[in-house]
Amino acid sequence: ILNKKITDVIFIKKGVVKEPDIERFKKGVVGETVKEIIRRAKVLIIKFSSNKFLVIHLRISGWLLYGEQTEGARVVFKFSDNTFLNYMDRRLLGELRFRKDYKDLEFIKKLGPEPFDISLREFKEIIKPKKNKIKSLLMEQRVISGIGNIYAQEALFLAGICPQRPANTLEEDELACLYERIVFVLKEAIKYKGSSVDSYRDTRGEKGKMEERLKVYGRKGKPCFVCDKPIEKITLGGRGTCFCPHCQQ
DNA sequence: AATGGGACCTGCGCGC
DNA sequence: TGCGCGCAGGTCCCAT
Repeated sequence: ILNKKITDVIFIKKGVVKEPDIERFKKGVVGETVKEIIRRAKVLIIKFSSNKFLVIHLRISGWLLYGEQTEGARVVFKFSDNTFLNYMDRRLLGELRFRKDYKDLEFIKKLGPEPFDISLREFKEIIKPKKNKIKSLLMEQRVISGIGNIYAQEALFLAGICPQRPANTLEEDELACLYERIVFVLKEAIKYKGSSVDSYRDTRGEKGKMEERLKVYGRKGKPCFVCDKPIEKITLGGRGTCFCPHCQQ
């Protein structure tokens, strides 16, 4: 969609537009040309040639589909070449915003660093002093950003660390291993275009291939790939958490 | 301060 | 077949 000009916006569900009101959102976005695509943690940001921004948070069930106007879309952006960007969102938890800047958004300002942007030393400085359960901590966007429920579980499995361990009980070598596995699993997930656990699709409507590569997520009761013992599922901070009690200490 | 629960929403799969 | 329930990728807010 780079360099394409938006000529219309169709709202099927108005609730996903959080800012400003529908009228001004439409007035603002129509006529804009896409200049740059930015990502910050889990937030997608479209920069226009006016230097204003469309800020998209897909939350749990959102995705973007490019091509024809599609049935089921919640909001549709039409471009001057008669192509469409469909904002899909099954559970309607995602958010669209049109604004002058994105860096001044509260939830952006509060984001901690991304794993890609910090060294092992910095990672240790962030994690070591905390008493939170390590898995919950990894998902804490103010502490470290961009890790969600799937990849927190995956990274901990790969590092052989129990999700319930208080962060301050991790040894030096465990922290080093965890840091490396987080970066690895996120890069893998990007490479394989995500885990289409349910409805997620890429912009061409393709399922992500990372799902096939997941080692613990969604594998409750199935044999661990390493030790063959059954994967267990617990709840941590209200979120389902799969792990291997034998391999993850 | 850390943790748990509920809220926001829709829709799927399961057991009865 | 149909219904109720639990559960789902995220994040915020409130109570304890």
